[in-house]
Amino acid sequence: MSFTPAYSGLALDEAELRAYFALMDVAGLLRHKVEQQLREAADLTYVQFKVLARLGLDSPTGSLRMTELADEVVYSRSGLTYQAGQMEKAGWVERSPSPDDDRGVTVTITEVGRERLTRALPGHVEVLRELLFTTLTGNDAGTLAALLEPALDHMRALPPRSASSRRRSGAPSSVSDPSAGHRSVEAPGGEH
Amino acid sequence: MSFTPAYSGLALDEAELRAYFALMDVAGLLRHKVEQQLREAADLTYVQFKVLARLGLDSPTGSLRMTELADEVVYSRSGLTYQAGQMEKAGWVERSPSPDDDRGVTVTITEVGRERLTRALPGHVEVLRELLFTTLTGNDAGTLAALLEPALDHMRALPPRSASSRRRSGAPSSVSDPSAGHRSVEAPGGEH
DNA sequence: AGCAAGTGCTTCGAATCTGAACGTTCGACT
DNA sequence: AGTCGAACGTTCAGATTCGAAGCACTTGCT
Repeated sequence: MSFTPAYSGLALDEAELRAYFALMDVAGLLRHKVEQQLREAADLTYVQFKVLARLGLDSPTGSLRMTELADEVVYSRSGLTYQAGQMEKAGWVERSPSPDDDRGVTVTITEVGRERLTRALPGHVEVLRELLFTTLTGNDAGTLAALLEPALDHMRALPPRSASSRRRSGAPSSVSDPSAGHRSVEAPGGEH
Repeated sequence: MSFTPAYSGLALDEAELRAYFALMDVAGLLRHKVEQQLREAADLTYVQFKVLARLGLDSPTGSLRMTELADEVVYSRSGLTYQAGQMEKAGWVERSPSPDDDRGVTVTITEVGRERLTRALPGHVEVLRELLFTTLTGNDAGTLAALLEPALDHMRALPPRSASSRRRSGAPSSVSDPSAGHRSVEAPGGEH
């Protein structure tokens, strides 16, 4: 797969191509395997697991807003609405109007949900060990995280795409900021 | 997200967790963005693009068998059948019985398909540059590929999803061995 | 040859996911 | 107050996905 179709200026070099494909394929395969394990162990979807994990392991209160969840789980809003419905029906979460913002909906994990999460966790970790971390020894995992996290921040900070124009093509290079949180890259120009 | 639910022996360390999440999230976000670009540029799905790319860029003859495609595209067989149908209907590929094996079906890219691929490629590369490779400088891409490709090979080489037992008979788990240390997860048995 | 097991692909039913359109609510600015 | 644009979730229709079951062919064994 060469990706060099006479657009020489744009072409990716060999290492980049391999990194791209390896990244996508590893993630795809891993997700597939993880999904099998989750289904057998606790009848959970990957998405459902991730929602439960965010609520049950990350949040002290065990609750988050829909939008926060959707952003973290990397999903469409409507998809999360669907899953929240399913999970509420199953009794794993509850939905209630957000206290401060009447538009918002707060999702909270239930005891049943926590039990479900606990049931799935050990096997999940085991799959990761066997599939992903068997070949990542020493500090490889740390290196991997160090490479990918800036990319993740960069992607999350980008303009919402809906804008028809790509403004200044200057180098956004904000690589110098390590564990940066979400720097809200607002469009500084006062267009509109 | 700590993943340390009183199953101490199984827990992943911090770096591993971060690597896992970064990997999955980067891949998910990237795929999402790529899919947007592909749709706008050439009305293609990520899967369709990948099929066309494999056929048009990798294969000298422009054709592959269904199973080969399914394995490379990381897809279920039935899913590929569906997509092959869609793409044939659109005139991007053709299906014909394989010459040597009457069970097999050979998929071949058409001129129309090549044109479609060519239309999508430049923007695709551009998205990758902007999103993924902006933060991967120097030989980062090479490092990333070097980390992920062994993992990919490892996953692909694993037992093909035999339902019943996960591991051989005998000791059910080397993971629960407390004295086994954390690191140095050796693959049991000679892995070529 | 004959037969059992395996492979390659498709069909089928059901679940899941997505973007677009919608109805509300919030915020800023008149 | 009144208005406009943005943000939050939901609904809707349609497309995509998967696993299980099924059919046709191949391979291996006797």
